[in-house]
Amino acid sequence: MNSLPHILVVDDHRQIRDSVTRFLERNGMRATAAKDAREMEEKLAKGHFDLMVLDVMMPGEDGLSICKRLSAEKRLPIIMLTALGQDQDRIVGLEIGADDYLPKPFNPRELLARIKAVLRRAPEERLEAGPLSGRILRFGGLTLDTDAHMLTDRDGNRVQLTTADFRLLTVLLARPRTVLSREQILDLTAGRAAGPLDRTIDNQISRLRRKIEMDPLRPTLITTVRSQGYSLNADVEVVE
Amino acid sequence: MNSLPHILVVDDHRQIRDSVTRFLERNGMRATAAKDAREMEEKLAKGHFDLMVLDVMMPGEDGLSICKRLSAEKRLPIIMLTALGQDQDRIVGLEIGADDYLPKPFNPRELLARIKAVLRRAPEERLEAGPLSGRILRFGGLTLDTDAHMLTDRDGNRVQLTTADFRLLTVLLARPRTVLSREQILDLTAGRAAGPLDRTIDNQISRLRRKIEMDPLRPTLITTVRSQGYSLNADVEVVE
DNA sequence: CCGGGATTGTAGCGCTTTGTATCAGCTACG
DNA sequence: CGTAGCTGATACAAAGCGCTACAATCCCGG
Repeated sequence: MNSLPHILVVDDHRQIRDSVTRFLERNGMRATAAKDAREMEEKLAKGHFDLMVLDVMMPGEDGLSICKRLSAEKRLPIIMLTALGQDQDRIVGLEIGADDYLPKPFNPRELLARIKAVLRRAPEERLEAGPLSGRILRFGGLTLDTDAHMLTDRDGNRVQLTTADFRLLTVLLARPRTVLSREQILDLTAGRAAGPLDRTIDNQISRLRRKIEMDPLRPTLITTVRSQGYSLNADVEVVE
Repeated sequence: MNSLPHILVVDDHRQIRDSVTRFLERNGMRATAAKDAREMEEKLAKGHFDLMVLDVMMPGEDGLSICKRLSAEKRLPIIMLTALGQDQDRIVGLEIGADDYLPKPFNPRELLARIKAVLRRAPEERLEAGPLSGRILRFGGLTLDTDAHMLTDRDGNRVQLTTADFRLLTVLLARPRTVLSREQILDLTAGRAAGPLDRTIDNQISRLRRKIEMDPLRPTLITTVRSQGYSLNADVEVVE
């Protein structure tokens, strides 16, 4: 994080929005407000945010729904606000993908402390789908043109990737040297959950290996971690 | 044998310790208990943990102090428990380096949800992403390519290691000339606790020796320390 | 709207890897 | 020497995974 952390505050109550953003700004953060889902999307599309504070009860698309949707695709930490102080609701908020939860009425200083806590454990910014697009990446001797979905191998041969190949590779490249479970990969590439006997990812990996491994029978780039998942074993360099 | 997240529960009340660990274990986690700071240090030194649940009010060194100390050096997510429900104390807990906070009395399900939320944010940094990854190591005349999981012996012969071989070897290489108990090794390689008649590690060692010892019948690299465990007898040099 | 090729999901076989049981040998210690 | 506790090795069964074949689906030009 080069500059101040940028927080997006989404709440339909003008007074809360304003007081929260002002409080955050007085305490070393940058804050932007949005009054509903539509405005939130607008701001999200325009700028970069490090964390979102989201009210559960809102007209239009409500907080829980937004949270579920966002935590599936984006990688933006979310803290939920709600008037419901019951355990049940708090649990739902967390299980749905929020990173933390704060019942109203809350002490602004506690919100600040929780924001800091979440930011502290937010992984350092990695290459994501966004920053990755339109770039040329080099890894393990191969070069990937993310615009053309085209791969160039060590000998300069060009390999055409299918969309599935490409998405899988992108997901792996965004998290080098990290073991990703099949469930995780399926979620990130296809956006769906795995069935009990789902071998889809095994298959995709197998197909991708045939295209990028020097010896597909003894893979080194994409290694299998038994009963855990797969991981990309290479350093990724952004060329352009 | 999925490697479950391992939680360390530190609380001086026996009843809370027991009920929490039991609850976590019934819900897909592995839990270990410690009754004070000393016992905590002991467990931390021996095994791998993904998260710690820490009581604030304890005799001896109290939770806040422990938390402050640990969050400075280690990178272990911490959730604090406390009987104080006041805002002030909650803030102190978070600002001091805890990743979350839960006032007693708490709903176990909420603790579980919060643990999951914190774990989701915490990138799993096990061996894969450890300091040894992406390196070439030399020890006792052998060379290990940690990317390819490939070993080259004195004569240049290449030996393919299975993932279990590799993880075991990595654990040993990270702590050369140190006696590791079977329990410790099992925790570090597979992330699980040993059963009473567990000979898994004996077996793994036996298999690994066949691949790396010059004379597997008279092992010199990996030596047995009777009724203690095993140790790697070589200097490890990072080549690249 | 249709047809054909490319791509992607599903099923299943068979190999490899790994955990458990068991036995036999070894060591320490009387 | 004899015994008890460890350890090493072998055998076996279960689980995980790679790969092939095939079915379903997508894509795109006509």
